[in-house]
Amino acid sequence: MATPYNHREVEKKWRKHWEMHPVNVDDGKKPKYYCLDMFPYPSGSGLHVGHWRGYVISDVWSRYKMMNGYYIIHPMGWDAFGLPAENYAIKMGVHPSQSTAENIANIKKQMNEIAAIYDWDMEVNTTDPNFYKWTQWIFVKMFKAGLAYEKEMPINWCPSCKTGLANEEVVSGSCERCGSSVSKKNLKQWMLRITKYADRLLEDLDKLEWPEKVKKMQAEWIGRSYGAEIDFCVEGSEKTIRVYTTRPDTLYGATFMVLAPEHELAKELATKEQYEAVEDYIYKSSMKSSVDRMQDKEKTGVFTGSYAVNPLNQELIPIWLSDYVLADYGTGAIMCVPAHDDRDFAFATKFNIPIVQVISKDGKENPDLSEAYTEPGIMINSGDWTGMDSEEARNKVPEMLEKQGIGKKTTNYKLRDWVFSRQRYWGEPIPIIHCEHCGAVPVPEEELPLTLPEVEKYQPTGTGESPLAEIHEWVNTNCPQCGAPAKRETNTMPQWAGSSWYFLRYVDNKNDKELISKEKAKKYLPVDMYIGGVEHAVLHLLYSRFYTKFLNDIGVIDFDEPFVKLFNQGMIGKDGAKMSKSKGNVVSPDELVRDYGCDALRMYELFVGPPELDSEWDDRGIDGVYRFINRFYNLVMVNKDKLSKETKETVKLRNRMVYDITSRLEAFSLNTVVSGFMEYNNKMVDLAKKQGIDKATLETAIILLAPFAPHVSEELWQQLGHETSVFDNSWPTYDESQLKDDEIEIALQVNGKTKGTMMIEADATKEAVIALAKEKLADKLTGNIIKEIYVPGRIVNIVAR
RNA sequence: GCGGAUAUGGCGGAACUGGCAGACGCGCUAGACUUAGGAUCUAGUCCGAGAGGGUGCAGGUUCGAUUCCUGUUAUCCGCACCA
Repeated sequence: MATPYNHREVEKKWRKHWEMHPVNVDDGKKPKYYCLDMFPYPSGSGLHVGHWRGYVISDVWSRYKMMNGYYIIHPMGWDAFGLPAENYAIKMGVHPSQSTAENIANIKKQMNEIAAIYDWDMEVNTTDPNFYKWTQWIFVKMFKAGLAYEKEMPINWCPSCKTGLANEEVVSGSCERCGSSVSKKNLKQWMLRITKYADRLLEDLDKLEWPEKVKKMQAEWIGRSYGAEIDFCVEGSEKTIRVYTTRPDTLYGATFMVLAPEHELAKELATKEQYEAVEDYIYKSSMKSSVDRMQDKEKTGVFTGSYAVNPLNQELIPIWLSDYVLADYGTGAIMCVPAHDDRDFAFATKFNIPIVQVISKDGKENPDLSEAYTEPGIMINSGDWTGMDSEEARNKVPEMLEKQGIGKKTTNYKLRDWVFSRQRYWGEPIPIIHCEHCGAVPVPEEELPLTLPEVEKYQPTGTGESPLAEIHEWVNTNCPQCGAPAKRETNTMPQWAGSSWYFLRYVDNKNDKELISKEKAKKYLPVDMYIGGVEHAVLHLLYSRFYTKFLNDIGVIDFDEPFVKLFNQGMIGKDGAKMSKSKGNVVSPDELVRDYGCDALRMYELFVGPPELDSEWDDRGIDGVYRFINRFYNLVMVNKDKLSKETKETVKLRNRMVYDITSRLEAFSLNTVVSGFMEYNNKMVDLAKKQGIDKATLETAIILLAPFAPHVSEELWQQLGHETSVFDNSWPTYDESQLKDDEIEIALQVNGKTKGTMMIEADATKEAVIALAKEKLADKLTGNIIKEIYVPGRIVNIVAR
């Protein structure tokens, strides 16, 4: 018996060695492969085994690619500005710069325990002025390009975080961060015109090798729809109301109209009799929280007393107000066709408004319409269009309206411009100076970075102003354009500002002349594989695509999609819940590394389940991979001095092992790669006992294992007498002809029920196999044989009756 | 409400284009070695004594279904009046 594997000593030894002799080096000749992790925000609670999982997946993939001849860009950094970091600092009663630095130091230490091939020379930190100089520079460029603008409008306001939020940060009416119910607040805000990129952001999704789920979420978030705007005259008035509809074909069936309560004409349209009711309704809906407004499915509304004229048949239709119409989508007003829209149907039913059918499946009116008919069909009750296909009408109507000057074809999006300012301290200052004469003037590019001033009191004010507003010596400055006294913008950028482009900076993180040099951008980017959780499906991932497209437009980079491939790893939970400090179910990797070793934890992180699915953590399971590592270590150590020659069996086993491990790895089925190692280890142990094992087989196993368990692999490689690193090997290949056996076992079935097995020659003919099968099955066959089926290498099935 | 994912032993999970369901591991049982064992090794482990039955449930296609089709239930995720 050999001495048992001592993971502590061995891992320490190789950690030290790799520091002096890195395994991933750029020789200028190898092609690059950029494998990126979503960088963490430096949380105070450190990493748990769930974080580890993603980092292990990316490191295994990186090392595998490295052994396939690539130079790997595998950097790590810190998303250190923003609410979580600031809230943590407030809780701890320290300055965010201090807690951030401490947390980074702590997490970095934990990260080193993963033994990933991170290149710390590339490290970035979004709170470093040399980094956020470029975050601000991008903002200035966007301002100059007309993509950043100021606007006063009701925005999403989180009363607990005391700041405005982007639409993307509001989840079902609540703050994405803290879960508080979001209200509306009128604030002057900096906005980014992401809507200008809506079409490209939508259409370029096709280019990406991303999970369909994420692409779909982005497409739905952008929410493009085609339709028409149509003008309706108001009876007895000069006013017209413009509505947006995706179903202009149903115009003949419009029997009423609804405006959002916030519509600018809402009050004006109220007649004397209805005025009080209208005012009351408007007030009540303004008091409703966005959550209530979303959850109230029961339709409410009020009649204004006014009528609009249907432009096609000149019929008068009542104008109502209802909060099921959104003020900020389309024109804030809709024409309602109860016969062909579920919501209109519900409203009309409740308020006794006539329902006129204009489309039906068979061209006949449905005598008892119990729900809206929303499918295409044949036009009825529609004047000249009667009998026409509704899809055809849908296209033709807008053209006709356009000719008459009462409407036009339009496209609408659910995507809104990005509310970009935050009333908080811990963020990049927005580099704008407000001048009485010149308006908003950007800080000159050569004066960037505009550093965040040190302050004593950085807590949010809640007034809608940033804490920076209190620092008068910082706020008061001169206009860069005319020199007159002027004031700095005091809002800061959202957390997403730095993370929208950080991946560009890693490869040129010390460049003080450019965000990234042209050469390096060309050489190292874009990102080939991006690995992280699915929680950023529309936030970070949409913003990054937007930034990338903008930087492409202004010539900084020559590609317009940042991440070629995306992989979302599943979450690790414990006791049926997401790991969190408050639930007390956090499993720390630190003790596991100490007790079982880094290699064992790496492999167990993969072994818990398919990488793309959520998994439940069970501490006990790690014993399995720990035992495997010890057994494999023993196998090599026991046999290394008594190696035997290759045999038919070992050659077969070796080739199969390479084939199996490689194909599972390529399929990203990392959990089955680990079980594959265990299977082949068991087979090697058996074989070694029976007939001995050869050097090449052991070496191949060690090389295959290296990306997963780098320390023990490196150690065993050395134990077999090598002086170079195991990672200097290229990935093993296999010989196709060695994958097949001469003799194979097949299953025997009668009427589809398995009755046993038999051995046959691999190249036996169907006739021979069936003859043999009948012989074997003789006592089980009754009745007439109807059919004989032979699936080569699999089964024989005799159908008898 | 709409859309998507998932459902397999006591547990985590395998099963390629339909072809021996339960690989691999945890746990458990028995044994060996031990002063001892929560170390290690060996054997066993879907249910059932057996015929046989088994992949959430009910059907269907097929010689044959975890895999394909129809319906249905549960859990999770996303969207949520976008006209």
